[in-house]
Amino acid sequence: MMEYGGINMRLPIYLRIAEDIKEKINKGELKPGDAIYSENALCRAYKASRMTVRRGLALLANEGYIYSIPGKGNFVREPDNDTYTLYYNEMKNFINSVDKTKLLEVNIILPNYKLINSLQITRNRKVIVIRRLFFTGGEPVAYDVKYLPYCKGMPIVEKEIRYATFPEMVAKSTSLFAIKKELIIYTQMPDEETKKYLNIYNELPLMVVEQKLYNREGKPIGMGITYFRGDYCKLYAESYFSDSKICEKYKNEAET
Amino acid sequence: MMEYGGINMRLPIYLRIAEDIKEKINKGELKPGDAIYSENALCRAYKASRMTVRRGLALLANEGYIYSIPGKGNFVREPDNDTYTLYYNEMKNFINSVDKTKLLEVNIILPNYKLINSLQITRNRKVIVIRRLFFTGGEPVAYDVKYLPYCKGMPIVEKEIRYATFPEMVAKSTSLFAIKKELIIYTQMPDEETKKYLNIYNELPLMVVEQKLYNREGKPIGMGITYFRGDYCKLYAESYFSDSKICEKYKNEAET
DNA sequence: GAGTGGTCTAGACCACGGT
DNA sequence: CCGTGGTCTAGACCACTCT
Repeated sequence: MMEYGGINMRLPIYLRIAEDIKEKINKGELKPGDAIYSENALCRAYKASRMTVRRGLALLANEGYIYSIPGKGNFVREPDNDTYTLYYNEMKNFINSVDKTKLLEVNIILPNYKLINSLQITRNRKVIVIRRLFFTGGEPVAYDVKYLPYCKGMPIVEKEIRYATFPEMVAKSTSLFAIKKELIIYTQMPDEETKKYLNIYNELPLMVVEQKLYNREGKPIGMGITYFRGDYCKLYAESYFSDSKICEKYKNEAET
Repeated sequence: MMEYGGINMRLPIYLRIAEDIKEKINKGELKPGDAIYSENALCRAYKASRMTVRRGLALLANEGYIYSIPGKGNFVREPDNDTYTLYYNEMKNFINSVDKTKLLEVNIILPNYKLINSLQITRNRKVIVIRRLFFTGGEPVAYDVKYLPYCKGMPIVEKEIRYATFPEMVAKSTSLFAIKKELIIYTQMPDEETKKYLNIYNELPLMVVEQKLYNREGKPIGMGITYFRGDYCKLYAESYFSDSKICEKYKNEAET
């Protein structure tokens, strides 16, 4: 029984082109650096217009499979092995969700030297400090500190702060789309204060996540550190397959 | 001095359309859930053909700014706040690069119960074990164990293994494009054996990274655990801006 | 039925690369 | 020079939604 007329029949031409080439790359028939058939050649091969062919190639380019050099052709790209998609939310990780928080402090302070540097502000610019404890099932699981350069309309109302993640805190003053975020993740032993907050009596390490937020112009608009009890924090990341989601719709149709 | 005729003049129409809408979203003029002008309306507004307008919208869709519902329109998407791009390479992290490795063991074994489960193999399928130490400036910084279901052509030659990262190890049997990778990141205290390997005499936690590799069909083709000395491992992640790289070319031209 | 997005065509002109 | 990719047009037909 031939596959012909099965899945690929009702697949739009541009997807068919993209899938065919992708398969050749995945199978190793096309290797990094190799040239793809020219767009005109693909037009003839698939009896398609050039716009349709280019749409298929654009898909592959977006997914990182190929790149193009004007005047020369399309080529298979070297795969990026070191890039993953990490899912991080200070309230919710791979093994744990925060169900209660406790506000330790909300304050407006003048920044110390480290903060001035880190937030790139002047020494008389006021800063909001928010210190919280996160709980799961009654147990403290993380100690969290955030610093935000004070602007009018900033959240200093307790209700607004309690369950807000960092991006949510700044959402009132900037569109979330316009925010650039950075994470630095490391581990260390807790100091005495943190041990007390997190009920740590034995040798238990911390997972530390530093988060920095920048606006569209690259100016820092907030920084925070979350100290997780090591036994309550697992992070999950995966290599991204931006691809093939589009095709599922058609595959499902074909299966029925 | 007006900006008119500056940057945007030589910008391709589809990019101009995309940038204009993106700016409206970033400024908050368009909020998540809001409808964009219809494609035909944009055609009239920009005196452009529909294919050109759709190309601009496709850009925004790829960058996660908008989505479309056939028969209804294009809408601003809710931004994804919990997704980051993580850069991970067992030999090279934010603060440290491995400059020497030591092979502790290369062996072919029969899997124990945990491996059978984790690699989804039968009990008589042989498995390659590779145990290594990573060094920086003469100091041991990580203890690394990998398991690969044995296939013909697998790397059991010492030279091939010494400096290979996990993806590189399986690259001979599968195209790197076709590999799906998963990471689980957590922290724990070292056991006695690991302490010895990593020269740990005081209270120093480990950063542990479990890595699993899958082929295109979802079958596991390898798993590994890397135990980093906590003081030699920082991971870095950032929110992705898939956007605006395309525009830089034009911006640079405009500046000169 | 009018409007929307999804797919596709058959041309066009341009800048660029290699001969 | 010819072939390549990059941009763009002015149409077309379809499936869908809403009224």
